Formats: sequence, C-alpha cells, structure tokens
Amino acid sequence: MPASDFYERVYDLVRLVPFGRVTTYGHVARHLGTGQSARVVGWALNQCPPDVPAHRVVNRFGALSGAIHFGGPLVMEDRLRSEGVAFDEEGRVVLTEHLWVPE
DNA sequence: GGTCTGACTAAAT
DNA sequence: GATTTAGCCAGAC
Repeated sequence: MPASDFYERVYDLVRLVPFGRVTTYGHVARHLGTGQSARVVGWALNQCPPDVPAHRVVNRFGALSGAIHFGGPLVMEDRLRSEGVAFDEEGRVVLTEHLWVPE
C-alpha cells in the first residue's frame, strides 16, 4: 500500500530520468497532471528512496535547491558532475544542455 | 484536530 | 516589469 499515488508517480517519473540528464519539479508536477503541486514533488523526494535519483531533480532555474536535504550541499552537485552534467558560474545546471522533459 | 510550513511554479495584480 | 497571491499534498507542531 503506497503512501499515495502521487508519490508513486513522482518516483516513477524521476526514475525515468536518463543518466546525465536533469528535470525540474514543475515538469514532473505538470506531467502528473497537477502543475501546481511542484511542492509535493519536492516533499515526495524528501523521502529520498534509493531507487529515485533525486539528485537529477532541480528547480526551474537549474539550482540544486534540495542539495541541503540530500545529505550534503556538495553531494548532489558532485554526483551530477560525475554524470557529466555541466554547471554554470552560479552553480546551476545548464538546463539548455541537460534538461530532460518527461513525455 | 486545526494550522503552518515545505526540495516550487505559474498566474494575477 | 516587478511583486504578491494562490494552489497543490503530506507531514510536523
């Protein structure tokens, strides 16, 4: 019995994010049908299941808003860099290069 | 058991 | 064009 279908959908979608790609809370929320539930997406990722690459989910600016909650402010960034994700001068992911939009 | 906050975003003013 | 409000779901107080 899942905590809620919303959570499962979030997890399932994030799990589909390919290696070296990132997506945004807004895109995930939109894909789920509720474009305003971006907060819940973040809250769902707060549970941080091992199967879900939460480090590939960033806010719409590409900033690693959830890095602090991920276990360390540098863990998320370092992990993304290990996947070949590029960052700009402001420490934000280059969405134009790595943004992955769910179908 | 009601209220507020939170890894956010978009629309309205 | 910049700021404010509203909306979403779940958990914590």
